[in-house]
Amino acid sequence: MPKVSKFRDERDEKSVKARLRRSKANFRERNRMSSLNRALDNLREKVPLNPTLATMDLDQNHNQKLSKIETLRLAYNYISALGQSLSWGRRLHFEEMIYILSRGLSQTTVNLLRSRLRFDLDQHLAQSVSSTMLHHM
DNA sequence: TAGGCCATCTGGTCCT
DNA sequence: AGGACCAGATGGCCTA
Repeated sequence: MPKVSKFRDERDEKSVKARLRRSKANFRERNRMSSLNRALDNLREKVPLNPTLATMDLDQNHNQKLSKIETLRLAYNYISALGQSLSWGRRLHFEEMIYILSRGLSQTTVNLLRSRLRFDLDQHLAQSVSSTMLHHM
């Protein structure tokens, strides 16, 4: 067998091995990012704009996912708000809550947050009123 | 249409 | 040596 082709074979083999290594690394990277995204989805479920609690009639953005960065910011703000509530020893008022939760978020998300929290508050009030009425019946 | 967001690829670095 | 983690580059999609 001539030398030239032997060298070419070695080079080809090396590049085949390199490509194989790369494609395995890409596969692992995709898995790693996908597990990171699953963790982020779990976090989304825990923040006040929880997508599974979204209400159809609230607005047309109900099915729009919170972005990664906004999910992290909102989660951070939410923890701060809970901490604040704990240190004051009382529930936060609507505007106090909105103020803390909105830090660093886009105007769109803040608007969404406002309507969602207002909706939840109304639901909560309606529930309290009806249970009070039942109690007096 | 510019800008934001995302998934993917890639090469570098560190760790086991 | 091979895997995990990371940040930069790139291209596609969507929306204000």
